[in-house]
Amino acid sequence: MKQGPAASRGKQLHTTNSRQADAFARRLDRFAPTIAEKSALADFRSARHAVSRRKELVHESHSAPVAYVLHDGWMCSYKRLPDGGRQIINIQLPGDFVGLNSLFLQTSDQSVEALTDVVVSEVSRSQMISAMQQSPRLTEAVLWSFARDEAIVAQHLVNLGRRSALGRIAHFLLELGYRLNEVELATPTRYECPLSQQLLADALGLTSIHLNRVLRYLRERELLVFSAGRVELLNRAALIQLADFDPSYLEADTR
Amino acid sequence: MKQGPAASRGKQLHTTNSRQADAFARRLDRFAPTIAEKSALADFRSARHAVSRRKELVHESHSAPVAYVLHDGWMCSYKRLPDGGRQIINIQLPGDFVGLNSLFLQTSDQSVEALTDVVVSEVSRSQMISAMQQSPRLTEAVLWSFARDEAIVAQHLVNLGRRSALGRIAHFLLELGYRLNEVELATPTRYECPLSQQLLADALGLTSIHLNRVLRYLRERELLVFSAGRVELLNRAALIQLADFDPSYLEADTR
DNA sequence: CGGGTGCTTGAGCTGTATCAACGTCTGTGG
DNA sequence: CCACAGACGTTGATACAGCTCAAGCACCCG
Repeated sequence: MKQGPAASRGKQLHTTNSRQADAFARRLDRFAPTIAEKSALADFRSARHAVSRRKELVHESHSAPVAYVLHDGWMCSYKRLPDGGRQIINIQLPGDFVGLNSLFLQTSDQSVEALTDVVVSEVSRSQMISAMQQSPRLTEAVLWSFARDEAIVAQHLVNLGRRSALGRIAHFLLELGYRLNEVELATPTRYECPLSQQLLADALGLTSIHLNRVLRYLRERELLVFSAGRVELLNRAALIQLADFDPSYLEADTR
Repeated sequence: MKQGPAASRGKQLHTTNSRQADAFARRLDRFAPTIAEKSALADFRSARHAVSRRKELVHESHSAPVAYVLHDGWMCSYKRLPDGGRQIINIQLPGDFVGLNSLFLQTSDQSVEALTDVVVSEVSRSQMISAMQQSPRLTEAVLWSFARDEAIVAQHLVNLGRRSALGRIAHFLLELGYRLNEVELATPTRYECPLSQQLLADALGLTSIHLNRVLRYLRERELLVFSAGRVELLNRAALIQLADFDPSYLEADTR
């Protein structure tokens, strides 16, 4: 079977149109109806710069109190282990904050890496705090981001602790699809996915070898295809059941 | 070998002296030096009430936008799976917030249960937000709590994804000891631990049977003893190496 | 005294890891 | 334009950590 041109994946996502470039704005604007609030958010969007694929933005245990807004491309946060392995904690997609934690912990205990070429803007702790002083709604918006990040990580914890490789993979890929759909980068059955099998394995606590076998199984049963930098959900209903997927943990409470 | 009287463990911790009862205050006071700030925090401490062991405080998917400050006793948050199993996300100790997330997500997607008899006070979303409006330092204090919670969960994720049962257990019990020591409920080599083996197993993504065997191994090597509601770290240095334990992810950045 | 809860141990099985080899595509430099 | 190096993906053989099923024990509480 043909495999995707891995080295070119970064570029696929980098050629983004303006619709996607404001994922962050669209996501948080509903929390910020007034002019003043909008301008505070605009600060978060200024000073964009590009970072190229493979670059480490925050190095583990090198205390760097800075976070980012990710405008375009994919990133991930992870921890390395003494035996050389690594565990990916979370994948960040356009519109997400990156490294919010590291603003408040002594050591930003996670590393962050660009998985594709990427566009980000920096956010400092003081920017963050002063935006929150300005309006309760912005406070809510930021707390929601924190809560959602934790909910995602908690869900991954359940995946690793209590689900088989099969269920994990299905759950993870459904979650990615759902999150990409929120920022209009996915259809219900398909999305571009620049992750290598090794990377997916690092996220799911598996060997890339075993991951490969389970992906084959999923393909043969015509449940999903992960190939050529693209994910196709052939039988969404069956996958959802297999993975026990319920996206409500991703949604904000907007009361 | 003798096992601890499980049913009486709840009471052990409940007979708490006043020193421990202000774990929350001591922990957050350093963020709140002024009178006004202290009084805002005092709100979080008022209206205490007791909850007895085994009681579920927040039920999964039953949207209850309320969080708690845990003053005394142990709690845990977890998710149930369709096959009846469960995964514990985090253990809450005196001084911790409980269910901060559920204030901002549509469904409090986790359940929360009292592991011992417990004393808590409720915190509403509006209380939270208005305290944060009042002072940047309180904002920092709350954000730090969020960040720390996520750091703990991320660390557990690494445990489940990439460490052997042995390493996981050692890491988890060292972390508990460290956190208890922060609120003066542990000495460097010993602490009271009301968790059953089944519960520990649910936290670590293991079977209680396998957990039991590894605990025996740890006991036979004279590394640690988990028994009779108490944990004794017999050879802390060896455990730290075994678990690759580095507590810096638990510490606040107080710049 | 009887039943529940938690702990312990054994025997056998299975999901996932490890080790090893090979294929395929991409980008690079002669 | 070809040769090569380097990622990434695929497959097979084998080993082992951790699971399942099953049984029994110790203690507590009603």
